[in-house]
Amino acid sequence: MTTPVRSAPPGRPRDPRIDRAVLRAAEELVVEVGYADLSVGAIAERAGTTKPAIYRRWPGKAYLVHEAAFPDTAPGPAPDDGPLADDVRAMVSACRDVFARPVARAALPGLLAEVAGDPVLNGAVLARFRAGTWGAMHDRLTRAVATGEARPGVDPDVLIETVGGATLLALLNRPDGVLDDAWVERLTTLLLGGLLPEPG
Amino acid sequence: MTTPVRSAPPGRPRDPRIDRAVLRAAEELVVEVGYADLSVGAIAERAGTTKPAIYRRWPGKAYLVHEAAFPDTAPGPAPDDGPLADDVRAMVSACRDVFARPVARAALPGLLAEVAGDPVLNGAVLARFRAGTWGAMHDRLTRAVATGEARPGVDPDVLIETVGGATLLALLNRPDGVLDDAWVERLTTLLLGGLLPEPG
Amino acid sequence: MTTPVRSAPPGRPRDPRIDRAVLRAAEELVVEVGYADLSVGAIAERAGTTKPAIYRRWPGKAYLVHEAAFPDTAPGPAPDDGPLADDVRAMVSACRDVFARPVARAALPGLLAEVAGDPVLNGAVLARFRAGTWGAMHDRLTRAVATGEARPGVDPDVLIETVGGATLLALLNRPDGVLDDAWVERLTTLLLGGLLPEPG
Amino acid sequence: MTTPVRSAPPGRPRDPRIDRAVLRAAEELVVEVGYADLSVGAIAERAGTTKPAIYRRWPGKAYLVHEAAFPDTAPGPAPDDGPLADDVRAMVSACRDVFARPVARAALPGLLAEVAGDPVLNGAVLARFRAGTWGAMHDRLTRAVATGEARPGVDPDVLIETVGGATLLALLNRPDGVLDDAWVERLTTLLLGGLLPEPG
DNA sequence: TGATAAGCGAGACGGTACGTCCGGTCTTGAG
DNA sequence: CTCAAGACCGGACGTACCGTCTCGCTTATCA
Repeated sequence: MTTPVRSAPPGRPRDPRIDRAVLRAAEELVVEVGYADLSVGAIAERAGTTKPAIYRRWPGKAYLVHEAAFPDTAPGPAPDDGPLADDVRAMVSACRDVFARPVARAALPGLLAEVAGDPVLNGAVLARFRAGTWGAMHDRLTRAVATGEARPGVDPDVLIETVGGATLLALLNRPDGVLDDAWVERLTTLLLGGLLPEPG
Repeated sequence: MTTPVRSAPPGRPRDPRIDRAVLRAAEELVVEVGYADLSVGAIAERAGTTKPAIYRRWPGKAYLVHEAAFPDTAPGPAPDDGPLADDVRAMVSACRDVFARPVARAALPGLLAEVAGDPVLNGAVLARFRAGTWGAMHDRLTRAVATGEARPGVDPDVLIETVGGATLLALLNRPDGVLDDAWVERLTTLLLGGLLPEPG
Repeated sequence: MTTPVRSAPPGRPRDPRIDRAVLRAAEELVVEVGYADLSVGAIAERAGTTKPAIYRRWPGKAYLVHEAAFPDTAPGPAPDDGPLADDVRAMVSACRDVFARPVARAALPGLLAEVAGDPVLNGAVLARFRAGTWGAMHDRLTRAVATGEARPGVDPDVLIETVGGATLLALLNRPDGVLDDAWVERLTTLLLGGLLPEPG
Repeated sequence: MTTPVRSAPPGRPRDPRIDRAVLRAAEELVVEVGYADLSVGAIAERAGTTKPAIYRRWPGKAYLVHEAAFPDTAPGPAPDDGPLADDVRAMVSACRDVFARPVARAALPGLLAEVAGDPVLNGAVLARFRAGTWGAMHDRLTRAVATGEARPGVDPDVLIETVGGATLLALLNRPDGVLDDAWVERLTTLLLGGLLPEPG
């Protein structure tokens, strides 16, 4: 009996070296020239291949860049234990680290623009983020609310959006793109304790 | 003593009807086709004028669209009195209202992408926002911190970035672009009281 | 020995329908609006294509129009036999016919202006004319001089320039552009008197 | 009683130095850059004045250039006596001299192109030429036909067109623009052979 | 082993949109 | 009514780039 394993598709298989070379070239180039001035032709040239070879693999610049800028990575240490405050601080810091990488700083704004108009791309990007730190954090927050470690009524999604959005805008506001630990501390404090002074 | 009279500049004055027609056309078209598929030529045609007339007035599509999508408006009622909680809720609501307008939803993602790579445009956009509700809110928060109405150590800029960023990402995450009052309430509560339950 | 086979050039081949549509559109439009008011964009629109498709085929308006106005044609019946007088008359008449066509009347003045400043175009236009009636006539005259049928010392090039130039100016001088057979007869008579050897 | 003499027009009179400076600038520039690349703005700048001052004086580039390239000149010695052969040779030579001047070589082709589409300009140019050598030659030829010095039936206009056209095309054919005396002799001989009545 | 099918480099194509040049006009303020 | 200064409007330009296509070849699976 033959195995139900999907057999190889007919025809010549793709050269995996091209995949790697293109992703690497895209990563380099988006940092050098920015998302808007990044052209598929230039990526092909840098990667030592041709435009059709790229378009066979990705539907367009956005799909390629989002994979190059946010490659599938190990989800990092699950922030599963310790006090909630430490976990939130770690989440803010991780988000800052991810968004502040040069390739992310270069790619994100343009990527967001394309995501807004392309539901398919939107789903791909969200899936990529959910598979990383955000997914783990969502679970952590949900549990925290259930156990009373966090104030009841807090929506994990709102918190995640808030952390991500604040980081994004903070980076856009600072031309040098530096978000130091003091900034992390300020945002964490605000999120944990709120704006109002504690009563009593 | 120099005369405060501003004499008319030399040369033929601009036709103000063109300014208005172009802004109006840009506003309509960005909603109809989206920022990426918006072309200066199409705006010119819709406005009944030509591309050079537009390039004389704005350096490029982004400068034009940011003015069309966020026109100079009356700064709104100064949120000067009342409890801080109400003022923050009003600020969140106002930010939601501004960003959720169809023209803003259509323009913002593309605009952010261009802002990230153009410091001049960045300054222009920030100035436009600071002249509106954000400026007033900044003052309000600064005073609140000084009087002890808000927790000491809170940075007004961080709060503003947080509100703006959270709104932005929330809109991007929801294809229908609907942010109801319950969402406003959830975000306001988080910002006012924080994530952690009150001690004691 | 090199293979005489001409392999297909690399890349996507041109769509020959575009060549035909553009030439046809140029021919029509130059008659309708004149050479000066003829724009490449208008030709492209009439032909149902775009400007780059035209610029890929011709370096500019002049090259396109000269091909549209004077397409490669069968070289006509060789004026090889018969009395020289008849052949000269036929040549004058043919020149009149070629230049008096509406498309030629519309295109020639502007074309001459550009030819004067562009040696490459100059060569292209001359080659086109030499491949037609003028080339055959040149040979005919050269032989006539050699056999004594024409006065010795006559320069075939001078005669051809003279016929062409006289026709050109005659057309420019007559707003209706009508050069009747009487005009052909007058010019032929003038030229023949000098061309034929004097009877003993 | 006031004199019926037309009094000076109201308002500030035109500055005649501007007329001269503009004509001179146009003459220089058309030689330097050619008719097609000649812009009214550049003429104004070179002349030390402005475009409106030029447009007040001439309806357009063509009118200005034709005056700059072919200024009103003394009609030259009337070719009234001497053998017809000498007069024709002088006419050919004079035509060559006029057309071969650098400014004429630069201006003529472009001028012809505009003349072809503008009856008013056409009349202006023709009048300018008729006032010069061509007018005198026309009279000379008419008399010659009447007295039998020239072959009966010769049309003076055809001869003039022939000389002008042959010269024009000869210049266009020669990139260096040199028409030497041998060329004059060849053309004259060709024309005279047909023009003179056959002896005996 | 040969047929089938897809990938590959090379490179040109069709077409959208760009940003600019310049011709001709208009306004202001002075003469 | 002219002048200088200068900006304005709009037609047309020639180009850059995107995404696709054609070609001749290579590399694999399947019959």
